[in-house]
Amino acid sequence: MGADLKSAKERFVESWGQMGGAWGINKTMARVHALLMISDAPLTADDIMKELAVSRGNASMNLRALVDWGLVRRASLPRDRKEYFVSEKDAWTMCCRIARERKKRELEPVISAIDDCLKEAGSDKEAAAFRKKLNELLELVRLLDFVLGKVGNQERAAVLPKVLTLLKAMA
Amino acid sequence: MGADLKSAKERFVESWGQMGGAWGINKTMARVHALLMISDAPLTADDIMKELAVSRGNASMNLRALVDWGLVRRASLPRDRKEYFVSEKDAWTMCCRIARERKKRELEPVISAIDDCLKEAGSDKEAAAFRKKLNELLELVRLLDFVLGKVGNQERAAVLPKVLTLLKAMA
DNA sequence: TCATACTTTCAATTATTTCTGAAATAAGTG
DNA sequence: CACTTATTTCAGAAATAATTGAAAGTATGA
Repeated sequence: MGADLKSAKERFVESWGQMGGAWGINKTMARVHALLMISDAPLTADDIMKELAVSRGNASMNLRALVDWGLVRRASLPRDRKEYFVSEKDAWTMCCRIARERKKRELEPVISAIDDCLKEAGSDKEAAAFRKKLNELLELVRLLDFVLGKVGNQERAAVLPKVLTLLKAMA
Repeated sequence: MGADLKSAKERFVESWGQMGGAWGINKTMARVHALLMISDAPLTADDIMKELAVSRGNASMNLRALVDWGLVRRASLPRDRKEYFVSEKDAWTMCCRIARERKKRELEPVISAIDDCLKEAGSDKEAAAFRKKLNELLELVRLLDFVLGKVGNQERAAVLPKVLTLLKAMA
């Protein structure tokens, strides 16, 4: 591989890791994801360990997490007992998977929590302002939840036109 | 304040902190924000220190960060040399500020990074697949950037109706 | 102006998260 | 089944991030 290409790939992997970190995702997990995305062929855990200089355990755990997120899948080649990993190929599908997981992991729990707070706060006059604010936030979080739910269920081809329509209306 | 109301507020503050953490935001920063959101009156650094059991320095730094994000503003009362802090009141405006900041801090740098990678990768046949994948990701990140840009520029009243209308169309 | 009440900063500390490596487990092979 | 090779797990180590507290910096009202 040309030196420039190699270095460009490394740069991309690092940037993707950086971004992951900013959004609350393990940096190594994001780097593994990046590596798989730009790899033409399936990779083994050893390939990843070597490429990113991480331990076997680390590679294993992050690969599992990526599989749990639906961003990577396992693949085994016949007549080879090694396990291979392949990234979801399509960027839009990836985006949908991420939306689905974040909705489930991070929005739904907040919605429940706010609901519980509303219940616990009671209906005293004293709590009125608090309830009002909570309801306002709930509306917002629910809308986000709804949006991510929609995105999470879309198929690749369906997303782009709809998003663009939406943007036009907002312009 | 009734015991239930107090405990409901505490629960909310903790949940909000939790959520912040999941999205890559300092947990204490999110708790301070939550506290200010549900507080009727402006609070001083001392109020926050006491309420959340954090040090003066910690309170100061996280308050500054919230001000930088445009989620909180400083307010001073005449004949009182203390500084007070008030949360942005409107949840939608808050949402817009967050969109704006995250776009600036976390999407724009990734766009530049991918651009740089494309430049560095060169135009060899060997790099074709890499360029293709990068362009696909770039399209996606740019769209997200565009969406956040739109949201970040909206004013309160304008956002909700438009988003809701379009969501119905997507149903 | 200046004493003082308040705020910010930052080196040191503490807490949390992430990572490693080796042991345990599983899976494929002959 | 016994053996080999691949994978997972997890306790401890390392790295990173958050927090403290005290010194330095500011601004206000008398």
